[in-house]
Amino acid sequence: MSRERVVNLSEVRTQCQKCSLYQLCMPMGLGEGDLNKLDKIIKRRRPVEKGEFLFRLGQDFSSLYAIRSGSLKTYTSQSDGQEQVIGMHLPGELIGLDAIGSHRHACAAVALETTSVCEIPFDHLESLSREIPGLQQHLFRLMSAEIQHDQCHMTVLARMPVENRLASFLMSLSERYKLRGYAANEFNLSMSRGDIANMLGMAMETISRLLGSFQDQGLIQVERKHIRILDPAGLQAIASNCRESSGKPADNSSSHSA
Amino acid sequence: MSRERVVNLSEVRTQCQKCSLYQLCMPMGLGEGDLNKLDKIIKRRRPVEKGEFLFRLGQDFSSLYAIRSGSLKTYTSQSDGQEQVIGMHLPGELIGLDAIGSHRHACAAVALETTSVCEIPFDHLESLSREIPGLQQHLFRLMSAEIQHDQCHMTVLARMPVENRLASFLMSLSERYKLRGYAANEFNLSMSRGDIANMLGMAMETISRLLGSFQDQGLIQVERKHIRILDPAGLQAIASNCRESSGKPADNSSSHSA
DNA sequence: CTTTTCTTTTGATCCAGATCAAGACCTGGT
DNA sequence: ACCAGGTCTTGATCTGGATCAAAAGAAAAG
Repeated sequence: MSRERVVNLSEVRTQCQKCSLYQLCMPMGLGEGDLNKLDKIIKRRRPVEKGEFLFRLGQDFSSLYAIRSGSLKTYTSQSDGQEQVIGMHLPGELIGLDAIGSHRHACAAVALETTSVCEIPFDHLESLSREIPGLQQHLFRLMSAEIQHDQCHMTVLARMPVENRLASFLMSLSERYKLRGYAANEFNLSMSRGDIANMLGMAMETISRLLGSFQDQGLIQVERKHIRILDPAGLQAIASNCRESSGKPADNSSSHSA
Repeated sequence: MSRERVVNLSEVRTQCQKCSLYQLCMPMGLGEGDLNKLDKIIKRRRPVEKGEFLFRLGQDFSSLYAIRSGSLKTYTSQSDGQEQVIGMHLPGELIGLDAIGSHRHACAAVALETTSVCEIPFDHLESLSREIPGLQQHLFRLMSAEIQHDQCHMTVLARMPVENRLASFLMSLSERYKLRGYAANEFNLSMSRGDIANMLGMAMETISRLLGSFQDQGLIQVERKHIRILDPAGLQAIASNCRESSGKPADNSSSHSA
């Protein structure tokens, strides 16, 4: 039972209960009381402007960040100064998970547009998740999902020709947008061609050519940053990578002939 | 390094308290009581023979596995039937983390040699980690480290020429062996050339040529599966990737060898 | 032991995609 | 509006590594 809803200020302050994304960022069945506890440890901060850092490489880790709106990219810098884009992050996603172990951010996070985030101090979250079993479970699942996603990306980078990589990226974006209630087949790329190319391990020119080629094949329609997917099945066929959420049934596994 | 295959029953019943690896697999400061609780939920099972599956792709997830001795590779299969090697796993490492979220293994794990593991039922581990704060914290860190490691591998695959990838792989192996008390500069590859190539996103022939070339440059000495690193600093210079290790500066154990 | 089979090495060729180059297009600043 | 400094597209060339091919070792089987 909630005893009080202290909304004393003119409340720009969105609460978890009212956030349309909490289903994504903390979707386990938390009671109202638990949600309140969570809400109390979360810090809201002014939006991060385009090009601004949410955190930098090497910075001490203290909080995870849940993206409320906008988008960010994360990237590392190599010894030669080259930057390597690790990922692009949409509303409802949690970033910073990679820094828990080392207490230091292994990548930098930069806003691709004006972006608002919830800052979640990790030590508080950790102790809270001891009190709330569902929260602990959810964190394990989120981290596991991140591992699975990264392994999928590794596979894409290791084995696939460029055409497949781009198709795979587009379909993944489409799925993620859909999941959070946006149109699945029409969206804006917030990353530049250069960043996309970097992330997919190819040259910007190649991205450009492929987008043109996909358009010629009637798979998509491109206009600057705006993408419309005309033939999702066709694109998916090209992507044909590890379906991240696939549930292939397992046969009975006792075939261990010694 | 002598390979011991002595597996008798008393050894199979080794307890966490007596396990030389628990520092790696569960290194937080657990009291004796806590260690006992952990010990109680762990199942020991007969060793997995070379080529046998520990778990298969798509199989229902129920347990994590801590590797006690031996080694395994994990891999996924793509829609075209191609297998993609995800990683090679050494004693002291925990595998299966990627399946927590989906409750289904997204990769298969095969023993590369006779391998013994501790099976840790995850639901028990989860509830135990609610009781033991240090255990919860440790699990978060392990998962985070896995994420960081995977991101590092993504970077290697996306940006590096083959020479760097292989050097990076060898140095990473060296570090991991060192961490668990084996010789850092002399070890056996338990994976075939083909598997290594697959994992690093290149052709087996290229691995073969590069090993030869590294040997010609005096960086390593290769004899079949046995590798001896002669010039760690030189190899590291070629690898020059994201330093995975938390705070440790690279050691220059070999003072000077020309 | 010999034969078969699998793994690795070595050599020769080829091509996907990088790089180089140059022009077109946006976007923001004055 | 104009100009300057990005970002994107398009075309021409080049090359790192894949692929193809075949022999040489190891290991396993008879």
